[in-house]
Amino acid sequence: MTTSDGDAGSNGAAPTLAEVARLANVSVASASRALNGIKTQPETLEQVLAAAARVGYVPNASARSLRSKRTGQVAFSMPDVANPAYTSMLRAIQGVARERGYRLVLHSTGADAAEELAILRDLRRRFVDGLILVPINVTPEHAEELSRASAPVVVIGRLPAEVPVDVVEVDSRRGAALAVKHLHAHGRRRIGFVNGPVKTTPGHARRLGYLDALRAVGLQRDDALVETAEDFTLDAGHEATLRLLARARPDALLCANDLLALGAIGALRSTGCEVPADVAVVGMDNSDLGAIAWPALTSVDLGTSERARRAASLLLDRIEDPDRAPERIRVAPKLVVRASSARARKGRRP
Amino acid sequence: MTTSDGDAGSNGAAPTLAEVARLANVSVASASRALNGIKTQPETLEQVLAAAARVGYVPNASARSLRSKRTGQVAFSMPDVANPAYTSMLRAIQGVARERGYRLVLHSTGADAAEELAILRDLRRRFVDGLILVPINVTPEHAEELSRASAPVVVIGRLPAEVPVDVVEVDSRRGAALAVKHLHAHGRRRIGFVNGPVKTTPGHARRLGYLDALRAVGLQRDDALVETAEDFTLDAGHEATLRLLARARPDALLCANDLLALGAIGALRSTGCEVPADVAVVGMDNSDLGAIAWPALTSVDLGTSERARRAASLLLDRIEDPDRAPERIRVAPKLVVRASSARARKGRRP
DNA sequence: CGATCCGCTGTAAACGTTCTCAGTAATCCT
DNA sequence: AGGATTACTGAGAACGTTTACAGCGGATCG
Repeated sequence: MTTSDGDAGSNGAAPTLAEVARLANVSVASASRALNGIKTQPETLEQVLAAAARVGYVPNASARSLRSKRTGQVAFSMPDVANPAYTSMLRAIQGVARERGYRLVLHSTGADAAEELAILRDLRRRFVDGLILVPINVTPEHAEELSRASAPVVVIGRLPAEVPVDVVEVDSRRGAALAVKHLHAHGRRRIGFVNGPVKTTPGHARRLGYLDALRAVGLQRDDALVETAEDFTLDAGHEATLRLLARARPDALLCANDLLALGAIGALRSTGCEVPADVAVVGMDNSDLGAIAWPALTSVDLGTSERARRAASLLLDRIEDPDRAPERIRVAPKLVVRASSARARKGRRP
Repeated sequence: MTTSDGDAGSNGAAPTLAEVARLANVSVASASRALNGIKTQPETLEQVLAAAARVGYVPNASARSLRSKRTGQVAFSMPDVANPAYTSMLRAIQGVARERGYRLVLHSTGADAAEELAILRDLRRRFVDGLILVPINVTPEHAEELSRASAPVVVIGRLPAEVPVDVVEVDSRRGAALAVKHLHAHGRRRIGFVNGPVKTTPGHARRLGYLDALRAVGLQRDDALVETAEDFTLDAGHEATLRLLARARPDALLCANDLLALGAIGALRSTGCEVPADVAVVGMDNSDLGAIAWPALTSVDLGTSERARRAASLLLDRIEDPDRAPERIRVAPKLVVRASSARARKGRRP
């Protein structure tokens, strides 16, 4: 009895509102109203509900969105599913979306700017009520397309001030600086930097933060200590670190990313360096990986989940009230110290 | 000129097919045909295309699916976004879907059976053309609901033979056995087992595999060496391992999951055990984490990405041809040996 | 007691496509 | 040359909802 389809079985097709109405001896309009919780006489309400239950009526999503112009779906577009930072975002967004009754459509752009633009344009198909976008870098074309997007968009990342779009951002420049200062305070003096591509927004910002901090603590900038990886992945971090080690002897490494940092730790180990005894390592993102790694990874917490959660709320709020002024939320970075950046081996300062 | 909206601007509303038709001096029917690549006289084709480009026409997804009964969306439902095994699946599925022109809707059930059922029922709303489901365990209700699902479903996991649904499965029972035999061959004799909940399909199967192998290699079963974690997460693995260590002294641990394994390594370390010198550890899933961990984690490769990829292909094939007989694809497990299961310390066999 | 309002209901018009069907002109075959 | 076939087109009916509008009893008010 529990999962019975009632007597709909006679007809293979999915039951429609018209059938429910006929069975309940009311008009489709009344049936619709009853099912949507619009004031109805108790008696008819009951009949409609009974009829609907009897045939196992389920409203058709396409028809509903065509008419009501709302799909109940939001999209999340990110560069790479494999990056745990984005997975955390995904998780947070999925949570908020589900809680507020929206479905989540996922796009992975593979860090391709053209793909991002395509997704923005695709909003015009209206299969989604809004979009959360994590762009890898923002071209003028992005800005242009964002300003005229045909559905609400929230960007997680940096955006020129004149683009009238909700933004949730974090000062990762300052975050990178925090890390360098921490390393300096713990006695490290040859602090290297394994960055991701400088053309990306995070790569650019973190490089600036690294330089800021060197200046602030009075260390000489040495480009031999800086290397950029192909992308923000584990393997790229490994490769980049090997290149760096081939020409320089850092006593600490800031990595633009936890994945890069883990790659770096692997590379250090393979060349016989101990972490943190010989070389301290700090990552960024404070992803779950940090706790898994050995030694546990010191990392800059960029409030990944929080940003995602707030972006999602912002988007849903805007969908429900499109006339609000664009907001710009800023989250503060903070350093999470773990074992990988402990003080250097005593008395060993070659 | 490149990103011009043409002269649609006068009217705020999105341009509709009717407008394109009017501009091209043809009927909506012809316009539709022209845009959908159905044979049209070159002259009208050109006019329609020009008109469409001029107003920046984009077809409305809801209207299209309402009429054509196809949404171009598929759903992927998994227990937990945070588990890297599922993330790999997500990645693979996203790839296939995108390649074949489908969008991906994501559901995370939080390992809640009721939620899974709700998703199956929700198929009747028809906002999606098909579903890939990774159930945490299959109740009779699942089977019932699966048999009568109103859109194609592919299950990744185990399913009773009589349910007429495509399945992609892996023999994780044999996989677990492989691991135990490997440990035995390397001289381990007190092989413990950190399992996930036994009520889940994987938990059940892996337990059987563990017992199979003990019997096969002639080891005495000792329930003090077996502990089950609350769920398949890192923390649960940590806790469970601590419980196990409090009452037994294994020289090896099979973990039902890479996350559990990493949790176990942490727990071992915190109690002063070295891996693999004192205790060997083997995980299952062969997720990316294995390479990150230290020592690198020996793990049973359950073909995660491959299963997902094949499930996705299967689903799309079925959507495009619903009358094919249900398929049952089986992927073979294989052991990937890394450092965490190297031979025990010489001469130390207390 | 007639006018006004209130609460509910049914009719019918959207929403923007796709696709069947019939119609028309041009081409083919015998 | 006449009928059959072909190649394209337009009118209009779906698809399954939501919702503006009008109708219609019954209650309320002066």
